[in-house]
Order: sequence, then structure tokens, then C-alpha cells
Amino acid sequence: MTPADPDQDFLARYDPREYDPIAVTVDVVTLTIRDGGLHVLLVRRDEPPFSGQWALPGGFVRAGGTQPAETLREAAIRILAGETSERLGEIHLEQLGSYGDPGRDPRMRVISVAYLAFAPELPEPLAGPGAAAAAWVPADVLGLTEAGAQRPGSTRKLAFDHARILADGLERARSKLEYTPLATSFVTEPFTIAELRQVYETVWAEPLHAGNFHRKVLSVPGFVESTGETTQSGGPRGGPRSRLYRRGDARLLHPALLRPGREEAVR
Amino acid sequence: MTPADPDQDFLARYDPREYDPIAVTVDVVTLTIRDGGLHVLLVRRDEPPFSGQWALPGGFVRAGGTQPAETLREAAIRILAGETSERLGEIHLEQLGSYGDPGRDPRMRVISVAYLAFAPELPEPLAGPGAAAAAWVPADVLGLTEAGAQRPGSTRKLAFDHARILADGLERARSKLEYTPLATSFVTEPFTIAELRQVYETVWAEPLHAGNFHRKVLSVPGFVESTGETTQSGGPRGGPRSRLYRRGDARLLHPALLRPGREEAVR
DNA sequence: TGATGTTATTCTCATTATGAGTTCTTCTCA
DNA sequence: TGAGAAGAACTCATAATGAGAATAACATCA
Repeated sequence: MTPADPDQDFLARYDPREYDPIAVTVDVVTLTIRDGGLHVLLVRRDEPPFSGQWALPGGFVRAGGTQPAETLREAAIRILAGETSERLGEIHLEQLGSYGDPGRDPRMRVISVAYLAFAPELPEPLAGPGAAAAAWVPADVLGLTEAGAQRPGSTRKLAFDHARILADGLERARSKLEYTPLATSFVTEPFTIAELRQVYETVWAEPLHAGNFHRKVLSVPGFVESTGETTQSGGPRGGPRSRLYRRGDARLLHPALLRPGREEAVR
Repeated sequence: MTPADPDQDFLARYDPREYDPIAVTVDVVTLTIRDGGLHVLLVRRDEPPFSGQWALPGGFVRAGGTQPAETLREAAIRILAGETSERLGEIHLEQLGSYGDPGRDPRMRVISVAYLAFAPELPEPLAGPGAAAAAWVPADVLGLTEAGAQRPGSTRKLAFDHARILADGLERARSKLEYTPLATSFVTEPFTIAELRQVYETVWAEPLHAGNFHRKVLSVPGFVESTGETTQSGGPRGGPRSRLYRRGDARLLHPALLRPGREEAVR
């Protein structure tokens, strides 16, 4: 950012209409748990490119000028509101990363800032102002690999590089569950320890030891807070009533709740 | 990304020259350890806005068209090369986040994708193709607060929102040392355990227990690997020769090396 | 109604990880 | 040569974890 730098000079004298433009969009990975499985909110395209394929909800950032300017986060909230339209205040939203490889959009150079949202169970998406079709799609039917690709035979091919963005979002979610209390963003208050455990088991896709999980959650300061109440009845297949909890005031879990069997992931 | 979405329609018919433009830049937070302190690479501006103030090295992303297109990462490498120009292969580089609030650049709407680099000790920056002045600046003289502001009285005011970007980069670095072997990116091979400990103590800004650190580093599989050699002499103030190590093959530290006294940061 | 199975919650116990401090030894510097 | 610094390896108390079992409250169904 100095005048001797040609790039900075360029910025100082920049008249954007003279240069190759870059478009900026925001795409949102919205995760929720439905029917015991991890789901992501997708919309279906029916115009080229990628016509007929599923994609993350997204849209342009309003730059200001003829439109009111908005922050990147505000753009993400606007896009999310187009599909879900309710209780946005309860939804956790964080920036995931930016994706800008040349050619990721065949029409022009597009930089997409991806956001990641964690939501408690929501109704079917209104295919409202944002989509011809919108749906909660089980994450596992997309056949995502760790490398951000889709396995051959996946019935729903994702448009653009959205498979990679989604894979990054899933890994971020798995990781955030370890050291933050964000699992509570997937449930509605009040909730039981078992509901919280199901969140972990679903996102991590592995069973956890119920007793150890229970001990751990209650021993981490500020993770959950007892309401003093219990459920009105036992579970659908028996068992005693569960105590009910709400979110605590911790922003970090200390000590963290680590995924089992991470040794293999180390190298 | 469907035709019913006005934003997507907009994209399909987008002629960028008709709309309010957004510029995309890449800024790089480059951290290194010099003279026992954490330093960041900054350049000095001498044109408005923020003339005379320090800023992160940055530049436009080459969109393609009249210029060859580059990825965001390639842009970051190009910017880094302008200042440091050597051994870029050894430098760890990762995306930090994107910053796009309206008004962050008074000239126009600019989205900046920030990258974070960890470098071993490098020579004074060539104020080369990238800067009228470039320097390694001790991170502590910038008076950064956790909130991303600068304390009043800081002698070097950072331009734009670079104080926040730098604060985010520092926190990312502190955090990454816990669960990745990236501390080894701050030293040149071969290195001693004490050198590695100084990296942690510098970045975390707190003293560590030498014996426990030693035990821990050697017990985490794949963190470091012995070369079988030792230093040629003891330390400058005495002590025996140290064994030398190189980087191991671990990508994650398991178990992690946690910062002491994190309980206060939890809420 | 009573047997059977399910599940929340609590406990035990062996193992591992951590924090604090000590010991032994090798080296530099005065 | 002596004093002090520092690498490396120990000890030991405490905390955290993983695996399993025990207890008790509840649902379902014969």
C-alpha cells in the first residue's frame, strides 16, 4: 500500500470501469439436523451454467452506489433470510472462507465469500424469493470426499466449486464442535444431554460413550446450565425422564471435547 | 443460484460495466520472529488515503482478461515475493479471512482477502517492487487490542482496517500453534527444542516450563524428528550442547499443546 | 398387570496427560 | 577453577479420559 508499488498505484488511480471486473458473491452453507441426519440447505438451478444441479444459496454483495451498501455478513443474512425467514437471531453465522479460482464460474471472474450457518431444526425451506426449488438435503447423499470432490455416482452434483465449499464447511463444523459450545446451536432450548449427544454423533458420524459424554458436558464450565426441569415423559422407547438444560455462557470449551480416534488424521 | 432468484438472474445477465463495481485485493499478514520478538511485515504509505501510515502489503487480484488470471493464493504469493523474494517454498501461507465492510477504503468498495504467512527469520525486506518503505515491525509496538483496534498512543497507526486484520492474524497464529506443528515454520532446520520453545513463548507471550515442554514435544508423534546431531557448542551463556531436530510428518498435534491459563478466555 | 427392554444418570477403575519441581550433567564465562 | 546457565531426564501429585458396570425410571407389549 505504497506509491512505489505498481499495484497500489493502480489502486490509487483505479477507475473500475476501465479494468477487468471481478464479481463478489456470498454463498451460505447452512447445516441443520433433521431425522437424525446432518442436512444442508441447497437450491436447484434451472438455467445454465449447471442447469438442473444443486447449489448453495448465494447472491451478489450489494456494493453501494445504486443499491444500499451491506457488509459481507449482512449479505449472508439476507441470503439466508430468503430461504428460511425465521428466527435468524438464533442462528449461528460465521465466515468460512473465500473461493476465487479463475474459471470457477464460467461466465466471469467471481470471488465468493462463503459463510457457515448452524441452525436448529427448521421447517422445509420456503422456495421463496431465493429459489425455484430449495430443500434440506442429507449431507451424506452428496458423496463428499475430504478433498472437496464428489464421489462418482452421487445423484446430486453440486454446481461450481460448491462441493469443496461444503466439504470445508462440514470439516469446520466438526472441528468447532470440539472446542466451542456450538453444538447447542443445533438444538432448541431447553434441551437434554442426549439431544446434545445426538448432535455430536450426527456431525462426527460416530457413536459416543453416553456416560462419558454426560460427565464431560456437565464438567465443562459454562457449557450448559440446568433449568431445574425435566422432560414430561421418558423417551419413546423407555428410560427415565431427562433433565433439561439451556446454553451456558462459555464461548470456548475447556477442556475441549475431542473427537475419538484422531490419531489416524494426524499425518 | 436459481432463475427465480433475482440475484441469480442478475448474475446470469450481468454486464459488470453497468453496475457498481467492487474491487478485490489480497493483503498478507507475514509473521516472523526476530530478536526474540514477534514481528510483522509492513509497508509505509505516502499517498492518501492514510498517507504516512503503515499498512499490510497488498495488491489487486489479477482478474484475467487483459492480465493473466491468478488464484487468490497466487496473488498472495506474488505480493509476498515483492517484499521478501526468497525461499517462498518454506513459508507457510493460509487464508485468514475476508474483510469487506463498506467504507473500509474511502475510495471505493473494496473486498480484501487476507492471507497469513509464517516465516523463519528473513533479512530486512527489500523495499523492492512493493514498497517505498518496508520493515519488520515488532507486533507489540502496534498496541493491538483483542478487539482489533489500536490503543491510543500507538506510534504507528495502521491504515484501513489493517489493525483488525493483523489482530485476527495474531490470534490465528496463537491458536494454530496449539494443535498444528506450525511453530516449526518459524525456525530453520535443523533446530533445537529450545528454539521451538522460544517460538511458543514469543507468540503466546508467556514463559513455558522448559522440562514439560521438552517432554511434550518429544512425546507428540510426528512433531519433530531427531537428526542425530547436536549443536557445535553450548548456548551463549553456558549449558550443554542441544540435540538437533527437523520437522516431523504430523499435520496435527495429538494431543495438542495447549496455552496455559486459558480458563479466563472461556467466557 | 407384570415381564422385558430402553435409557438417563452416576460410579468405578485403569490409563494417560499435565503442572510443578528436582537431579544430573555439560557447557560458557569470569 | 568456580559459578551460573541450560539441556535432558526424573519424580510425583493431580486432572482428564476411555471402558465398563450399576441403578433406577420409564415405555411397550404380552
